[in-house]
Amino acid sequence: MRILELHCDYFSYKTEKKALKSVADIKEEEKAGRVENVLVVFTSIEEGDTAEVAKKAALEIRKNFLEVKAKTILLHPYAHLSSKLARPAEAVYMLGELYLEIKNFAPDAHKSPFGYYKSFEMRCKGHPLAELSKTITSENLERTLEKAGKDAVLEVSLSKSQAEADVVSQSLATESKMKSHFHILDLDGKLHDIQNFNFGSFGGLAEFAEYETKKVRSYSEEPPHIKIMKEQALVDYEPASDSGHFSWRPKGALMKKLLEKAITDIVVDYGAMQVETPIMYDFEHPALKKYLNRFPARQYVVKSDNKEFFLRFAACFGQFIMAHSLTISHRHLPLKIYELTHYSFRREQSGELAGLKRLRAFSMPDMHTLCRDFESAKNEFESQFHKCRQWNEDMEIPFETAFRVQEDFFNENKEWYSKFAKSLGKPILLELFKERYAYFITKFEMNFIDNARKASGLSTVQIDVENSETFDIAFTDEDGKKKRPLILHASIPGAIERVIYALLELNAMKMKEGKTPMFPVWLSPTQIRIVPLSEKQNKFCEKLLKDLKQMGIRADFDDRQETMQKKVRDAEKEWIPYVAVVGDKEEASGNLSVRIRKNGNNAQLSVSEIAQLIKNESLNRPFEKLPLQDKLSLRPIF
RNA sequence: GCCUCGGUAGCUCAGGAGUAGAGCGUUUCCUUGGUAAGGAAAAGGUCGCGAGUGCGAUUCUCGCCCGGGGCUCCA
Repeated sequence: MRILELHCDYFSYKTEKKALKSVADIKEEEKAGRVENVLVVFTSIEEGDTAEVAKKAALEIRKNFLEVKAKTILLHPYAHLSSKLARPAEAVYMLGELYLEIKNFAPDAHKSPFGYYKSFEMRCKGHPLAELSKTITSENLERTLEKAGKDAVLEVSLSKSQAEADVVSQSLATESKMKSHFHILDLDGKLHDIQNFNFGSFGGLAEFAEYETKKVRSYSEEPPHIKIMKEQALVDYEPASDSGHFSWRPKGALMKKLLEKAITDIVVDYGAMQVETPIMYDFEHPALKKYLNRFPARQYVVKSDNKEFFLRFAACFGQFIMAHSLTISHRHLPLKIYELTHYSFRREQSGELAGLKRLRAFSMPDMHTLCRDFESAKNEFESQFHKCRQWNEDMEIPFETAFRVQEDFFNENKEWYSKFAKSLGKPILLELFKERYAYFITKFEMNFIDNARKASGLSTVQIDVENSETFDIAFTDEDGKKKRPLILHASIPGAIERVIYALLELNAMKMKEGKTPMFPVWLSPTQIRIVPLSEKQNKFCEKLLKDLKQMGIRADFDDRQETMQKKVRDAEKEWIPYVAVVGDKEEASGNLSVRIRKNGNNAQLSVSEIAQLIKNESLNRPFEKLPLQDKLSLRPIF
């Protein structure tokens, strides 16, 4: 990468015409610009430049930026600094990376369009540091870093710059926050300032509102679900992979599969077409390029021959491209397309990862609904809101709801919004933003609040007003004309891993309150464990095991050389909902002595009675076999 | 990504410039039991990885990797 930095009194530019056919069109307001007291960074991306190079370049730029005390930065793509330029797609990506890095310390930095001929006018300052040029490659990267480490003077100046940069970025962050306003929407549809609202019995909402607006953590502890996920041998970190990628043990994999099946059943019953689309996409695809600009998540990049692909962060692309190729009549609408993404990939900043709460690879049930008009979109949005609510209530996951809306849209639909709080029977957090900063005009999330009082979004539905245009998705209306549908993005449960995180955090809360932790019976890996009193009952127990399995129950048999007390204890530690102790009496009568976790009672039940009990508790829920040895003596320890 | 704290047996953790510690778990043997731990013995370690300073480093210094917390961000 080659950069030329000029500290200018002013710099103004105007795009003339495309230099490259493949570049996306840009908006009118992006075509020209003028900035004052600016560090202009002319940049050429060269073959072989990596994200590391961009980071290093950003460090250099930061140093100069703070030294010359410029007010802002303009990143100006400029091909003429190098004779071995990177391919355009690569350059766009690298410039994006560099821009993101620069934004970290200069939040209001600008960039001029890539791939256009631009005329420009400027006045460069005359001080000694006003003109600097640098070549940054992965070869000299290590050397420069090494030098930086040994050069104490440079270190001091860097840490000082860091402090200054932090002050700058903090104040700017506060400023950008001011662009949206938080309110409480009460049951009567009235808006309140958060400060003046009497939360009364709605303590969860108060916590959530504080989390969203103040960003101050009341206390900080390791999220308890991390300990539980290991203890219960559900899932664990995998240091051999990238951060945020987990290794699922049989029990965790089973729970995940059951949740996925459950939500897929719901969505398919709801009328969605289930599809499967690729996990990686071409950076150069014109529609995707546009979309990427509107969803600035960090991506994984995969190389194949000379092409670069990014790993999907949702199922949007595959479904939108599919929708583009469909012939759709207004009679087909609303049209739902659904995929469970295995996986969605987001290269989150390493510091943002936390147990199962936030991952770099996660599974998301992603549904898109094409709607004819706003009226239909609103109806669908409402109906999907209730699906989400139903799901969380069935899972017994408490949630706080946030709506985010563009101000004009809210003002036109006040009545409609007030219905949501009313139907929930509790007020909701409402964020109003002046300008649409993403593809959606409105959305809601249902947020779970964990033991550290931190919120994370589960269910979400958004109304997308942009992508049917971007992806050229159209339907034929009654009048025979092609029209653009509105698109709802919905994830009813949110990420599956996050659902498990919520379930584990909820159980941690139960334990804090001295209650017995447990999973719903339909999700419990072992639903019933058979514990013999002695080896004499082994044969009878094996028959029980076989019978229960045949009835569609996940049963296992503790045939280890341990005392019955020890086996009961181990079953309790595994949160197994039913434990049947079998001795001579049971063998003679055929009735089992069943320890019931839910209420701590013991009951005498026949095999078919206990099977029925388990079936009733799993009603309308999917079933999967136990993916483990059914005899504990044969089971390895995780 | 930045700041900060941590990484010692399969797990949870103690220790600390001079032969590496406990409990649980594992293996073997004894024990055949009525609803949350029966007994004994044995095995088990490159003290996260790599450099540096020491006669000597698991211990001190630096770098890297992995994890927790904070900032930022989200499904």
